[in-house]
Amino acid sequence: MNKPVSNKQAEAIASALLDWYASHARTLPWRAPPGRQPDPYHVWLSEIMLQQTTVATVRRRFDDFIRRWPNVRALAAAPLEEVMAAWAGLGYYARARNLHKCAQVVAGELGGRFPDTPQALQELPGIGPYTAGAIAAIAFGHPAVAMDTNAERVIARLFAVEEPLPDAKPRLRALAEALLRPHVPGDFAQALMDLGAMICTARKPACGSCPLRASCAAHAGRLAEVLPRRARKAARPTRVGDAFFITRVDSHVLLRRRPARGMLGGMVEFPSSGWDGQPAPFDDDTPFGLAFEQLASEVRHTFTHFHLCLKLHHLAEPLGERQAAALALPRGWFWHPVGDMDTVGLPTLMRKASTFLREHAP
DNA sequence: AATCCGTGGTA
DNA sequence: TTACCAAGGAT
Repeated sequence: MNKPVSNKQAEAIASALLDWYASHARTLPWRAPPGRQPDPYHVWLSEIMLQQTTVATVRRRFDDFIRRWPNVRALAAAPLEEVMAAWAGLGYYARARNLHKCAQVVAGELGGRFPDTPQALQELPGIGPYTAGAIAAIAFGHPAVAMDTNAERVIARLFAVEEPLPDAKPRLRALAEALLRPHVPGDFAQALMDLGAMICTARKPACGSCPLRASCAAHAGRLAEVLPRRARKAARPTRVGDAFFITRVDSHVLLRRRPARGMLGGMVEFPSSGWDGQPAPFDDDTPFGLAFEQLASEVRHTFTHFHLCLKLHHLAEPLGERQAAALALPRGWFWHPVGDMDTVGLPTLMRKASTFLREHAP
């Protein structure tokens, strides 16, 4: 059990944190210059992208979205398929579907303006407790904490919270709320993130450079390296599946869009079996009854909760145009130029597979 | 409440 | 190679 935070202690910690932030804040594309309010659309888009995704990755992709869709109305007006393609490679594709849905709600029902309270924000698709707090605090100056893994790590160490995550979440949030300075909630939220990203890192924290080390219980107890504790994660099994390159003599390949829900939901793929290693539709009856040859190379890819070994198959002879036209393509299947695979917006697993297509395409 | 959902970097 | 980790949310 942790002692409650005194006002004096909270003030000392918060002021040290905010002082440090004033001179060490990271400059990021979605942040406003000092003294200016950021665009809520930029804050929202960046926060969705940053969910479980590194700043380095989002840095490379954020500007593309802003250039292409400069405001929430533009994004709402875009076809979902284009948004999914633009999101390709970022992972957690439900984020892209919810991003588009959220844009439509904001642009439509809300007149193009984002709500400014955590409660209202959390009603929107893809916005949970963290993101709601972050947008409310950063974009609107609403007194809310943004409890991401950075904030949780910093707070857990500061107060030497031994309870493992995720059970400790409510306790950590309460401690953060006790430190929150209501006059600068946006700075407070971003200061915790920047400290967690640059000083109070998950591995090898730089306690010697930390503005909070005088107040840090973990530092005093030499516990910084081992906190926060986490429940152990389950081991990842390996699954197998099959993917098929169905090519046409004029250098087109057959692709299809996956169902909206589930793994890689809504994304484009090469026609594939299921991935459970069980006899799938294509294992005993290949697509359209065509004869395939298996490639020597396999694609290995790791998802959140399993490894996948994808076996690749190709036609010995590409289909003639007349043959191809005779195929009854199910809904969502389409021919695509082999030379244009980069613009389809393939998820990474299929992008890896596509590198082997070149060797077997006409 | 426990599980599902991507990807890239790092030790 | 494996395991862990990163500005989490939905069901």
